[in-house]
Amino acid sequence: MSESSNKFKQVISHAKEYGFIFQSSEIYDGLSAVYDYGPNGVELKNNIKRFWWDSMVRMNHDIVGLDSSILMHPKTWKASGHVDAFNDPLIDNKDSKHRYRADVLVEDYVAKIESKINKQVDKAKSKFGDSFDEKLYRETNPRIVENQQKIDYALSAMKKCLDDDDLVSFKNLIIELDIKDPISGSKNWTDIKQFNLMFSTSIGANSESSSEIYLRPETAQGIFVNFLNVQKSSRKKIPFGIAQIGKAFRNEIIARQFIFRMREFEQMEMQFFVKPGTQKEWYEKWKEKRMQWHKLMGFNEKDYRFHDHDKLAHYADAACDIEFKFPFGFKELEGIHSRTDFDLSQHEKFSGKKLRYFDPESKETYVPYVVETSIGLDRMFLSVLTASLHEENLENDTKRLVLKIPAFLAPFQAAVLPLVKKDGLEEKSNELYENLRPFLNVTKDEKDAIGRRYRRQDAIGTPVCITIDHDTLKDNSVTFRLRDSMEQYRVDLNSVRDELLKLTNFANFL
RNA sequence: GCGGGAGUAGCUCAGUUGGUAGAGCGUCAGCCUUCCAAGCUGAAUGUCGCCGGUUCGAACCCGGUCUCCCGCUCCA
Repeated sequence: MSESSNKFKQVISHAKEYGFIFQSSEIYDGLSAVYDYGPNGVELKNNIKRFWWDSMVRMNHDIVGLDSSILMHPKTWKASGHVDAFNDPLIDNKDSKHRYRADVLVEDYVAKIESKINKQVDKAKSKFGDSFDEKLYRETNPRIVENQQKIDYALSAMKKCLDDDDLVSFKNLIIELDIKDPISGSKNWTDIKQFNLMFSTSIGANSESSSEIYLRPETAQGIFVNFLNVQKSSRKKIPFGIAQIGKAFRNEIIARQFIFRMREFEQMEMQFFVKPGTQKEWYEKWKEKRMQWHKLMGFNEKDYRFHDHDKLAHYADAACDIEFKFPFGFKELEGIHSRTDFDLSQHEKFSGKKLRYFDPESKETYVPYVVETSIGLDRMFLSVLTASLHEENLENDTKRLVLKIPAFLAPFQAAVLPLVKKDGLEEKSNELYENLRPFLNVTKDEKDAIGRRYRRQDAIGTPVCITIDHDTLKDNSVTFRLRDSMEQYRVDLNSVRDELLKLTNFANFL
């Protein structure tokens, strides 16, 4: 068992034991790749959301918020390309146990024949020199004609299968074309299955009149279809952004690695609308800004890196990921994409409505370009948990499990603890607790020895413990005990709140 | 989806050739009153993942199934 895999297991069991994450429907054996957030988990998750929202919306005058619905008009997903792109015909080879996209197998078959033709053409070209008529050669050479016919047949037959949704004929085509598994060379194929990555449901109680709709596979489209509503009502001028936090759903074929890839997940994303031609500049700007944001949390900077995409999605002219070093390797945490005007143009096409902006400076009307930053909230949560969890060996030969979560993200900002449960210390402690509650998320604990209580708070990441002792009754001062350093110092009771805000308010970290 | 591993208390795990379940930690109640978890007393907690089969008898053997981890695969 590797060290990182142990670390991952430790994170998972810590998350359960201390009420951060539970498997969904656990008493029914759970539901695959769906998880629930427990009492401490929901606090941390809400704090992450607030941290993101405040840094994006509150602290940027040119970004406004939106909360669009999960259910959207079915045409949305035709326009966005999801209906086509999220439907893959998949086939397994029974001998090699490998799975392929059936359409890719046919495309590879076609590419192979094409390269054969091209080789032959190149050969002839070098043989005949300048007098060579490539077009004529291609049209008359019997071997090339035959191969070209094969290609045309394969592509048109596949298109018909896909258009008709006829997976049986599709499989027969693969057998007819004599396509072999590139690894094993085997022709022992399973039936083709259609995998739809989008969850569907229906609107209307009457099943006859109901129409099929999808749970959104991404939140972005809710922003695009509302572009003009938001722009006009908020009177924003380009460049400006729209931010949104919300759930999205993907029926992943395999969804694993704890909360890294879930079927129901939450995204925090911002679409920044810019003048065409300026997208590159904004893309670079957001790339840097977003990386800076991650570094605000104070974790190891080496655990973050950019991964620029070589292969771009059809809508993008630039794209990169911010990757985090999870226990199972560097993986995508956030994506920054320059989406061009693809989405808005598509929605113009499908809706028949203009989605344009009149630029008062240049007096031009245009479809804005979009730079997107999109972060997986659950992944972010996992990265915080992973980076925070430490097992320390103390001098007195004991171990300490501590979650070094940034103070502004911790489930509780402070715990109020009476040193002992008598002599009025508990009452004094409760008094402070009640005074702090309206301003900060604080907890209290009076059970067991003080050291044990410190460790309990360490395990859930509480950055400050405030201890009320006998001196408190005499001189009105308390002990601040810090989670990370275990350092202690006295603070006057009257300045406890200010002192706590200084230590835990996220504004102090910007 | 394939292959490998696993599933026993909240957590980590033990459980002999099949004879109706244990430990440590944690939790709870009380004592003690002590600034970094292991002081004392007591208590609760399990259809041994689930279903079926074999057997007089199954945590243990067999079959199925669910879930999790790893690898492959996939990944807007």
